[in-house]
Amino acid sequence: MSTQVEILESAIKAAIERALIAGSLSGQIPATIKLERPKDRDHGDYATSIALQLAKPAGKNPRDIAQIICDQLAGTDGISKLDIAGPGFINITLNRANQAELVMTILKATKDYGKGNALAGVRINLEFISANPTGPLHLGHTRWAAVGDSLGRVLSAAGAEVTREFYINDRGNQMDLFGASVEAAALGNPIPEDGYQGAYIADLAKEVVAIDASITSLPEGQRHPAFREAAYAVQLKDQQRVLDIFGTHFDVWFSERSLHDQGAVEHGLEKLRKQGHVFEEEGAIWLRTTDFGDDKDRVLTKSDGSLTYFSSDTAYYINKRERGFDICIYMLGADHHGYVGRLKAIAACAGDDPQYNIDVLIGQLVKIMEGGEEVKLSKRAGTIITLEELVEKVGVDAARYTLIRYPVDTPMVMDIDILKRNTNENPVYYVQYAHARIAAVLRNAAELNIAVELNEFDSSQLVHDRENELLGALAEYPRVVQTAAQLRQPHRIARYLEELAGTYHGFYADCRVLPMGEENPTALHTARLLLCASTKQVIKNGLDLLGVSAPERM
RNA sequence: GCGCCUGUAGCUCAGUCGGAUAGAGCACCCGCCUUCUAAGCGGGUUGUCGCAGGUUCGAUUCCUGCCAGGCGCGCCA
Repeated sequence: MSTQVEILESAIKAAIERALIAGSLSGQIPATIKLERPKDRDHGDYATSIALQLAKPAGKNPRDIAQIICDQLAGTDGISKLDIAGPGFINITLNRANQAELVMTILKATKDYGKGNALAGVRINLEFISANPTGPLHLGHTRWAAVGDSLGRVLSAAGAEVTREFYINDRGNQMDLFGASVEAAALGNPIPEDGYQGAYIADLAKEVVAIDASITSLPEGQRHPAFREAAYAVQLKDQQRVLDIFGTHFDVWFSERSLHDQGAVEHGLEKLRKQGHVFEEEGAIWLRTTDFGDDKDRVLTKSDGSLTYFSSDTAYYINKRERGFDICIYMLGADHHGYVGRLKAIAACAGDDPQYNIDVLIGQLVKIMEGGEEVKLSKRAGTIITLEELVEKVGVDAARYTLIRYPVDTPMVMDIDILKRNTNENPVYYVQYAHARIAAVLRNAAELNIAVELNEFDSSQLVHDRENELLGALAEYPRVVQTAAQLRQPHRIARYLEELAGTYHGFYADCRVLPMGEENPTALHTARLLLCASTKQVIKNGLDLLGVSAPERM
């Protein structure tokens, strides 16, 4: 189904084409027509600067070109007025009854309104969080837990086939250190110097012993790996439990070990060799990532024969591609931004297009404020804030919404005190309130036995400026979803919802929806109720993309 | 030294492919509940878009240099 904007765009293209054929215009039909919603309502429902862009190649005055286009566009179904303004902007005013048909479109599509096919058929592997299973998820993981999950929903809405994947770093000596720390805690020994110091280690130790008390009496050689594996299992389960509470779900939990067990590392190395980017030097095996813009070459196999973490990365990437994913998205913290170059180089070394097949998103760090002070995060001092604690303090909705509301490339500050408040400083409530408010109106309508039937909808009733404004905002939604998917920016959904909620509140203040007192219900009441219902649907759809609830009452 | 990100109102921040008078919330002031949720609405006040050049009909947006802040540059994982 075409959106209003798409219809307008093709109408303008057709108008330009007619002008070209008629000879009144020279040049080519532009690939896209940029249509924007003017800030100033006097500038119509949509505006385009296409005439300004065509002026130069055509060698004509932009206003003249605008006039030529308008002449061709005049009489197009649904357009009620065309104006040429300023240097050559074309301001388009739409027929109001036509616009009101959108209510039908939304209420028929329900949860599918906003979905598109911009990424149809594209298989995407979305990897995020990927924490070590050596401790609880903390603030550094929360941003991606929210944004990554939301991005997955947004990409799906744009038609992509998305697999969310959590890569478990369960290999390497940090696992041994972790096991040794838990073991020491269980046996009442001091934690090793370079071990894990957090208070959670003692809790893990208790849990491990509670599961199987005999573990402490194993001979030393068996005890060590037994503690490591038992603690790993408990900690991983805990991470999964917390993510479940947070509403973040993964399709695949991918263990780094399994990569090695299935020989994927050797396989990856073989593939890279065939591509001709592997070489040996000083007894080590290297990947010549500098061929593709990395600042230095990377070691795959150390001179002592052991594998680097980088070798797992290459094997993992190749494994993902062989599982059939077209695009591998990585979501990393700012402290890993140095990895972008080498990850892109891996793709290039494997013979892929680093511009398309791999997409590395970098999220800046989250600062946290409480009691007017920045909470410094230190593992040693034990002042890490876990995802679970954050949720306990402010709730899932407020936490998720706040984390998603900002683009990830800006550092953000979370003020716990503000998030606890049920005020407008907390925009999630502003949006949710609009939803609950509509729900109340619809409940009242049901009590009054007023028809909220689609076939009773009379689009010609909705002519008020506020109604028109609301319809315009609702029409924008599919475009917002598509842009958010293409730019990998779910925050656009949140910002849009705030605008939509504001537009609704304005409508609500000026347009009475239900009959007053003894007044009989009219076609206008029905039309407005259906407009309310469609707004409610769009808010719900948008909040779903954020993983935030849409309450019926507040 | 090299690289990535950031710099927009008093505060927290929006602002795809360059477009009309640069926006929102908070804070501050003034109005609005005798009928649908006031967690709301309306009005007022607030700017060298870090600085300097360049590209052009037009730059907060693109390019170059500089300044400031954050982060990173292992045969660690």
